[in-house]
Amino acid sequence: MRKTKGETAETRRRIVEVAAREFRLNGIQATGLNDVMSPLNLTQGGFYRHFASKDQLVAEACSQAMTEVIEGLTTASCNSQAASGFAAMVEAYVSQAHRDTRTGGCPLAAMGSELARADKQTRAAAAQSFDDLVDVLAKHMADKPSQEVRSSAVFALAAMIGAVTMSRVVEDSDASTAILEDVKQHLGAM
Amino acid sequence: MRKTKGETAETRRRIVEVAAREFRLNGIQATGLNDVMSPLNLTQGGFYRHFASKDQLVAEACSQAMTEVIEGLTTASCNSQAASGFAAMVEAYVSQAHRDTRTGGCPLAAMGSELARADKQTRAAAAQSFDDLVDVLAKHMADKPSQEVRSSAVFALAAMIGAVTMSRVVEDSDASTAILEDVKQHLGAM
DNA sequence: TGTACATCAGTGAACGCGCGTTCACTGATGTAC
DNA sequence: TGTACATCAGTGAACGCGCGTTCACTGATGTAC
Repeated sequence: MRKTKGETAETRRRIVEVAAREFRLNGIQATGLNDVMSPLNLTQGGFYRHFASKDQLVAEACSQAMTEVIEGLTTASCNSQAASGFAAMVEAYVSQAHRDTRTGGCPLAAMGSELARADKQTRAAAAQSFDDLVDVLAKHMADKPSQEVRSSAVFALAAMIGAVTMSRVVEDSDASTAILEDVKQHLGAM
Repeated sequence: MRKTKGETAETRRRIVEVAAREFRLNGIQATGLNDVMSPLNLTQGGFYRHFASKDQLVAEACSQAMTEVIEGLTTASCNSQAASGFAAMVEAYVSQAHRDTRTGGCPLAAMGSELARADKQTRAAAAQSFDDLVDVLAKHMADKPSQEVRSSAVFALAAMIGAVTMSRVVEDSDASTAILEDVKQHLGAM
């Protein structure tokens, strides 16, 4: 039954991929290891050939998802005709598309309150990703003193995360979209 | 074993009180009915004399907690020497005290991403509370056209919720406090 | 006001279920000679 | 290059545990007469 090194690496990659999707869709606690392994036609037992614990998977899946979010925003800022790279990123993040993509998007918005209770490694990974995302936003903002830019980027990101999280809580479609529009509009003025 | 009407009502009130505390501390999923009943020296079975399901308790505990948050902010704005009621509320919400009070504080920040996956009733209750809090913030803002005030209040609240949530994710105490300070500073200028 | 009876708050055990993790086992892969 | 053996990816069952919910039962409260 042993697999080649390449197959093993690929399996591990896929486990992280499915986990990143399921954790964002249903939350960390509500996602069991079987929910991650069975879509890959694997059994729970095999999980521990790749990871020491579920916590380790959570940390990796969160990091991986954040990397993809940052890549996606960078791409969005290049392909957009928005006033600035920052404005393009805000538009991409604070969007109905992001809100409605429950299997994808930003882990900080999809599972922020669960991450606040996660173990040390996961919280460290999430904090690092938060910082990385702040840096990317700051780099694409109009020129200001660098200290001020970073502070503005932290503020903007807090509003962006809050907006997407709350737009997902609010049932009514109009009210939900209004939250996104209000936040987008105010951040556009930065 | 039957209790008087008054005792029954008091028990019910206490269940909601403990639930509101535990849900905010450990999250909704991670809190079992026994975690709510045993601090009151009650057994799980008795729970269903007061509520039809755990979901119903979640909705009530969330509403109750939000009502207290709104009361607390209103009180804070009266007792503060801040420039405006709005500024006082921002200071009270985006604070280290709020961040560190894990058994209390705002449910939207403490369990926002879990509320996005909660049942219809809970999400409706959370959405209503979000709206109520927006209204309270808007009422205490400096004069602007009423449409603009509400939009600003939605933006501010998104940033406030995002700030407290992220400050709880970030492990490092300085970085965590910096998030709160950055957001407080930017909202102060509104 | 007193009595008979229905109600129901709370108990404690049980229901079926899924969780994260462990483990003996299988058999193909990787490696040392 | 060929062979013998160690490694280890994956299986499937089991571990102990806690979950939300149900239920028969107890006995004090509430109510109808």
